[in-house]
Amino acid sequence: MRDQEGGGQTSSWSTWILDAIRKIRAQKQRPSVERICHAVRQHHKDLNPHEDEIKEHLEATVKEGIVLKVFNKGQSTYKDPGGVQSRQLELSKGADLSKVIVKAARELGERDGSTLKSIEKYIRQSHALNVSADVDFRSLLRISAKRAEARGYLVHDGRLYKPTGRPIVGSAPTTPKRQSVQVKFGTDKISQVVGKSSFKSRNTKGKNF
DNA sequence: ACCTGCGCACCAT
DNA sequence: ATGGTGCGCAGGT
Repeated sequence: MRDQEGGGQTSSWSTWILDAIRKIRAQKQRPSVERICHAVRQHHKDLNPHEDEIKEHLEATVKEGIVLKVFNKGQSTYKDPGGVQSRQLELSKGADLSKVIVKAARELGERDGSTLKSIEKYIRQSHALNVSADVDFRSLLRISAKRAEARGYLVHDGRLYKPTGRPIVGSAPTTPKRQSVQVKFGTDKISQVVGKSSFKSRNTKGKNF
């Protein structure tokens, strides 16, 4: 009932924005606020909507969970939840959501951290939850957050939770059995690795954070 | 000038 | 290994 008119149809805007996002993605580009505004304006030249208006609607759709806002590499990217919805979350009795929580906190990208509330919302929006009958998502979150803190993946200041820079080393079977280190050819120089490629620069995460 | 397309390096899983 | 992402650039309109 409140989505029809009253200053603008929310559903139309949702569609326009979602379309813009899909279009941009199809071009392999980042659906940033700028691009989205541009794409929407272009598709509705007749209405000539002002950027600020589009931004408002964009934020609104994010609040409604129609669009997912993900912070990544210093910028926000907007996504169509449906296009990412392949992530199923099994919420059984003792489920451990610490990793999901940390990821959510990171992707929310709030400078001062996020409340468990927004983390919960974010997770609901970005996953297909399969809640087992008598399991309370909230409690599960609380417990898991605590666990994440205990493991040093998360820190909290008041009600705000923030991911610590370096976690999630859980049980990654990353080469469980590292072996065979061919030290045999240390003849002259080990320098120079012809063939493979790059050791690129180590930029990315440094920065203020 | 603006738009579309895409190779491929990057990154998380 | 695998799959999603988006920079940087080429090519089209």
